[in-house]
Amino acid sequence: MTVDEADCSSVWTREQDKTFENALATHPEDSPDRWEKIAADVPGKTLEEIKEHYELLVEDVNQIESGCVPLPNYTTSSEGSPSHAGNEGTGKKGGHFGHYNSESNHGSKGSRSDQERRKGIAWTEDEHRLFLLGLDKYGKGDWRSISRNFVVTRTPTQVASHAQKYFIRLNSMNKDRRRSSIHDITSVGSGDIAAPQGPITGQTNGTAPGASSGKSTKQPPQHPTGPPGVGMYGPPSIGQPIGGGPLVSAVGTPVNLPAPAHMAYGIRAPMPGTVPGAVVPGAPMNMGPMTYPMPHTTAHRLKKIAGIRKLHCQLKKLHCHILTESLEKKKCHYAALGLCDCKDVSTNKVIL
DNA sequence: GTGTCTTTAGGCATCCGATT
DNA sequence: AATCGGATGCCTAAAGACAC
Repeated sequence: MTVDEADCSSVWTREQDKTFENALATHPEDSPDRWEKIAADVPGKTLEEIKEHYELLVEDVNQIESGCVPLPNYTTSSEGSPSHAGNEGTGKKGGHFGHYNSESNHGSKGSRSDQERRKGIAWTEDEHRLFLLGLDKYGKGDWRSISRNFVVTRTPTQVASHAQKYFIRLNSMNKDRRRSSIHDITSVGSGDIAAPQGPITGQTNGTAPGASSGKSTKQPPQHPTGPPGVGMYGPPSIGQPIGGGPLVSAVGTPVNLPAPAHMAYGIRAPMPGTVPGAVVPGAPMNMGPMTYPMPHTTAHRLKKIAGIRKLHCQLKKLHCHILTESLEKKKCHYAALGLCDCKDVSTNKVIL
């Protein structure tokens, strides 16, 4: 991020952006003294800077919403963008909606035919943390809600699959030989792991420097007796509705994030890191109902239409992600598109 | 009863650690 | 350094649940 290298207090670090996004979601628009609260949450930033930053963000969003900025062609080969906005696969029944993942070559082994099964996109640490949050809130089994409100970058199927392996992993904690895994993260707390950001499964990153390299992988699991609350298939605390009280992590580590409201793809609780966080409150979503032609009513036709609708849904989600990207990321995107000057990026001013 | 959606079980590709 | 076996992670198909 070039922004980090720039000078002066107006420069927003990634950390500050994350905090800013968190604060935006924490303090809704109608909250009194909203900007004061947000400014208080973001260290090193004044009230004016907060407001200005927000306006810039809204500007960006407006530009995107108005269609001035084409959707980026995020390629997952870029390890620097683990948010991989293009990962919104349908995950359903053979991926009828085509090549949603087809460009995720995952690097080197490109000799396979097109017919090979998609290799998928590794879960990022942040996604996994969001998953844990969702698991804590909605309990085991409500993958749909977890997907919708927490791990919005994954479909319920993907969440369920991830959970499946996660619990299996948890259940096998007594085994000696285990590689480090994203499933070792059993808490959303920050001190849990020291793994780098981004995909840490090692599948897409290859030799991830932190999580999966070296002999440190032999370290014992963090919860030898099983994490409280996240037992295999049905400990009491998971799977039961959790009240409106403060979130408690699945393994007892307090969660510092606010519980996201039940908003389909609206304002969500953000998550620090690469997974896009809060949708900017107040930003025009411009996602009105789409109309779908329905010329025929044969089953096949309807199926197809349903598929298109779903695809639109996925696109909306994807769009949401773009909206929620941190300012930096957006600017990078703009820069990649040749829509703005990198120098201007460093000043947080996007020139379109 | 039919169609759609969700969840689960299994398969396959890849990666890692141990061994030679 | 090369090889092998096991572990991991994602995807897909099938079964179950639900809505119309």
